[in-house]
Amino acid sequence: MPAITKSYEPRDVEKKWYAAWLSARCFAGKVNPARSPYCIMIPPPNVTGVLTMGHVLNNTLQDILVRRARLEGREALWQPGTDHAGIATQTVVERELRKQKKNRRDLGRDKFLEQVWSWREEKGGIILQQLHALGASADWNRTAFTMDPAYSQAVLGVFVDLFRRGHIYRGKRMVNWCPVSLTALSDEEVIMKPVKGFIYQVRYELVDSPGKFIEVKTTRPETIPGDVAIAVHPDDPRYAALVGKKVWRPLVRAQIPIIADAAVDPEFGSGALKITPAHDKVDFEIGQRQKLAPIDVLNPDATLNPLAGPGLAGLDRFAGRKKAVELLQESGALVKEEPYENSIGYSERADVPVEPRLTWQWWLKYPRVEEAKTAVRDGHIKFYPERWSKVYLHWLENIQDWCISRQLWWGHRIPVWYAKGLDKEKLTSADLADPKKVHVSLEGPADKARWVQEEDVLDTWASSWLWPFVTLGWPDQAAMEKAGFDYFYPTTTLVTGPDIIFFWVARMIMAGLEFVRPGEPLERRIPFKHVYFTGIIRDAQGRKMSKSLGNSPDPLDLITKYGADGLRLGIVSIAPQGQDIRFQADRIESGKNFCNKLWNAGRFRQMSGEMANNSTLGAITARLEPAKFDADDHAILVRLLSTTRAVDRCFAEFEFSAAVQALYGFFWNDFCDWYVEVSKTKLQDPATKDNCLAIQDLVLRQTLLLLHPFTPFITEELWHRLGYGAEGAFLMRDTHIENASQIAGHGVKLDTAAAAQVEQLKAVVSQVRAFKAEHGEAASKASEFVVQASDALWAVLEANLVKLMRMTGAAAIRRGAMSPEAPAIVTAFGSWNLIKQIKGDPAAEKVRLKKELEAIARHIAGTEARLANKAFTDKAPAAVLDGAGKQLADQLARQAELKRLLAALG
RNA sequence: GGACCUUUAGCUCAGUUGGUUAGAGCGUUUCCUUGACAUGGAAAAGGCCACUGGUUCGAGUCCAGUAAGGUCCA
Repeated sequence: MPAITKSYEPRDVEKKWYAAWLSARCFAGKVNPARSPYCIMIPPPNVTGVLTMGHVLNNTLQDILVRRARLEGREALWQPGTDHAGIATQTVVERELRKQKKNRRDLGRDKFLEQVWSWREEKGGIILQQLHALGASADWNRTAFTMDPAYSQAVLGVFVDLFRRGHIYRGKRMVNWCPVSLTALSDEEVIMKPVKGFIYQVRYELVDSPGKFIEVKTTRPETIPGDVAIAVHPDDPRYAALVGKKVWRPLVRAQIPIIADAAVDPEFGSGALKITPAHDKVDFEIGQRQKLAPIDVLNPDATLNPLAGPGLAGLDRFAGRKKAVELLQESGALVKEEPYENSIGYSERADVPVEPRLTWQWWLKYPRVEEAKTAVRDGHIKFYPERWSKVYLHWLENIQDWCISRQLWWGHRIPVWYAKGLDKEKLTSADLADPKKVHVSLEGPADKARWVQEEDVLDTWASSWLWPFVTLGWPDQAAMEKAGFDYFYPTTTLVTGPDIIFFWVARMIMAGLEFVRPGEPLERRIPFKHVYFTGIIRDAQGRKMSKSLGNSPDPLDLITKYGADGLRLGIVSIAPQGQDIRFQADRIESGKNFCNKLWNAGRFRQMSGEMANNSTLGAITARLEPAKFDADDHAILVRLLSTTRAVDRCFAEFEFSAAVQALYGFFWNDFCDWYVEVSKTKLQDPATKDNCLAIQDLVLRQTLLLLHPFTPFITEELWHRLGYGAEGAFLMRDTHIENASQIAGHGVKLDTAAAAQVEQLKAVVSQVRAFKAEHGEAASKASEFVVQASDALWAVLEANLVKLMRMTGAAAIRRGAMSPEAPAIVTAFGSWNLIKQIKGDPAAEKVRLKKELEAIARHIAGTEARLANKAFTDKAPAAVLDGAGKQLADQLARQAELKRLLAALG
C-alpha cells in the first residue's frame, strides 16, 4: 500500500475518482426490483447558466441525498438536464447578432433559430460540466433538455390536450410587458425596485359645475389620455354627491364619469382615483367591473400612440411624462407636484420598467388546484421546512390564470393555426371553438396553405412544469419503460429554492396530478414526496449574491483553493435548514482543514501498524478483543454508535448541517484529540496493540461511510488506501452502510459507565493543563504532580497513569500528601500539587483559593435554595432531584477540600 | 395592509418534548514544532440569550405584546 502523504492534495484524487466512477457507470439509475428506488430530478438550470454558489449548495445537497441512498442500498437516480430559458437564451443570441449589426428580424425566424441551436450546441449547458468538478453523481447519460424533440412533443401535446378540455383560452388581458424584448414576462422575470420620482396632483373640472374640480394624484400623467373615469369609494361622504356626474379629462379633452368602486382606498391621496384600464392592473379590474372600455395610449415599445393626443404622440413614455406635466401646467390642471418614492417592476433581462399592458395572450386555467392543496395539506408531499406549505397553500387559495404565451421565437411554438384572413384582434370564444377558424393539434392542419400558425411560443415554465415525468419518458410508453417510469415515479425528493415555489413546485404538483396515471390514487400521481427548500446564499453583509454587485465568488476558484470536498463540507456546514446563508470563505477553509485532519488520521493509522483484514465490518469486529477493552475503547465505540444514530436522524429530518456538525465533533474531538492520543500509549504495548488497531479501523471505516455523501472524493480514496474496498469495487456504489444496531449486533458489548468515566478523566486532564498554563508551564513540559486522593479514586488514576502522564505532560504523577508551598487544584480525582523548581507564591495562591471559594459558595447557596424549595422537591422529576442532590454533594466536597488547602497555607 | 422568518460571545450560527454553572467554528490573547496533522496541539478571555409582561417549583426554550431587521404576497 502506498504511503500516505503528509497533507491532502485534492486535485489529482478528485480527477482520478470522478473519471473512475464515470467509466464504471456508477451514476446510472437502473430499474432494480430487489431494491427500493430513490429518485431526484435536478431543478434544470438555465441552459445559458454558469455555476453559482446557489447551484453549489443546491446540487451538493442533491448529491448528498443520492449518495446516501446508494449507501443505504437503494437504487438511486439523479436525473440531470437543462431548460431552454426562452428569453434569457434569445437575449444572449440577439446580443451576439447585435455585434454584427444585425437583429433577429433580419435573419427571419428559421435562420434565427438555427443560430440559437448552434449557440446551444457550442456554449449551452456549461453548467453541467461544471457540476462534474463538484462531484455530482447525476446519471449524465440521461441528460435532458426541454427543447429535445420528445420533450417538445410532450409539451405541445399537453397544450393540445388542455385546450381541447377547455383549460386554455385566448384573451386580451393585463400582463407584464417588456418594451425592449417586446414580450410578456412572468412575475419571476420582474424585479421590484424602489424608485424616486414625483407624484402629481391633477384637477378635473366638473362638466355641469364649471369652476368646481375633483383632484387625483398620479405618478403617470402621460397616461391621462387613457383615463376613462374617476373612481371614489362608495362610502366616501366627500364624494357621495358627485357619483354619476361627469368631469372633463385634461390633455385629450373628453367627458368621463365619476364612478363608485370599493377597490378605491379613501385614505390614499384625495380619495379619488383616475381609472386608466389599459395601463394599470387595478384600474383594469375596476374597468371590467364597471364596463368601461379601455383606451390604450402606448405602442408596444412604450412610445405614446396617436390616442395620447397630438402633444404626446410619438414621444417615449418618459419624455411623454415630462411633456404631459408641462401641458397640464399650461392648462392649469396641475395643482402641485411633490417628490415620491414607489416600487416599480423592472424587466430582469432588459433592466427597464415593465409596462402593465393589455395584450392578447394564451391563458391557462390551472387543473387540479384542490388536489394540489390536499396533497400538501394531508402530508402526501412534505415540505422542509414545513412552514413553506403555508405559503404554498395561500398562493393556491388566490390562484389566477397563467399567461403561458411569450412573444419570442426561442421556445415551443404554440400549436395553433388561424384560418387565413381571420382578424385575431376580434377573436371570440366561439371562434376558438370553431375548427373552421382555429385549428389546434400536434400535427397541424392538412392544408397548410389556408392557415397561419400562431407566432407566440410557450412560457419556459410551461415546459418545466412537466419535468418530473417527461424526463422519465412520458407520454411515450416505450420510452417510459426504457426510463423506468413505473419504478422511479413518484420521485422521492425535490431540492430547490423557495423563490420558485409558485413558478415551479406548485405547477409541477398540479401537472403530475393532472397527467400521470389518470384515475389512480393521489399518492401515485404526485411528482415527489419530499420538497427540501434551501436557503439563499448571501454575502458576508447579507446581500444577495449577484453579477452586478460582483460579490459572488466563482465556485470553480473555490474548488481549486479548498478542494471539492472542502467546499461541499464548508457550504453544508453553514447552511442550517430553512435559513439564508451568509457566505464566509473561512468556513469553507475549515471544510478543507477537516479533510486534511481526516487524511492525517488515516495516515496515523497506516503508520501505527500493519494493515489487517479490513474487508468487511465482520472482518474488523472479529479482530476486536473485548476482554482487553479499557474505558477509552468503550467510550470511543459508544460515541461512534451515538454519532451514527445522530447522522441517521439528521438524514431523516433533512438536517444536513447538524449531521456535519455531529461528524466533525465526533471525529475531531473524540477520535483525534482523545482516542488517537491515548492510542499512542496502547500501541506501545503488544498486549493492547492489535485490539487498538482494530478499533481504529472500525471507527475510520464507519466515519468514511458516514462522511462519504458529504466528501465523496477523499472518502473513496481513503477507503481504498486503508483496505476497506476490494480492487474494482467502489465505496460509492458497492458498499452498504451499517446502522448502529447492526454494528452493535456484531458482538460489540459496550459499557456506557466507562464512557462516563472517560468524560471525567478528560475534564481532569483539561483542568490540569489549565493549571500548568496558569503557572507558566507549557503543556509539553514534563511536570511533576503529587496527588492526594481516596483509595478508590487513586485506583482509577493508577489504571490510567501512563495515558494521563502523556495527556497532561507529566514526568511523574505520585500519590502523596499535599504540600502547602506548592500550587494546588481540586479535581474530581483528588487534589493535585504541581511541584515546581521555583517556590510558589503563597500569598497569590491564597488569593486564588479565596476567589474560588467565593464562587463555589454562590453555587452552593443556589443549589441549597432550590433543594429547600418544597414546590421544587414536590414537583420536579426524580432524575432532576437526584442530579441536584449529587451536585450539592460534589460542591460541598470541593468546598471542604479548597478550605483545607487554604488552611494549610497558614 | 396580510403572512412568514430572524434577533444567543467581536463575527457567523447551534441549542432536539422547559431541568445542573448556555455551546461550536472563526477571530482575539498566551504557550507549544513532541514521530499523524502548524490545514496542527494546549489553554484563556469574551454572553442581563432584543425588550416588557405572563404561565411554571424552574424559561434562551412555552404564551401575549413591543422594537429592529429581512422575505414573500396584495
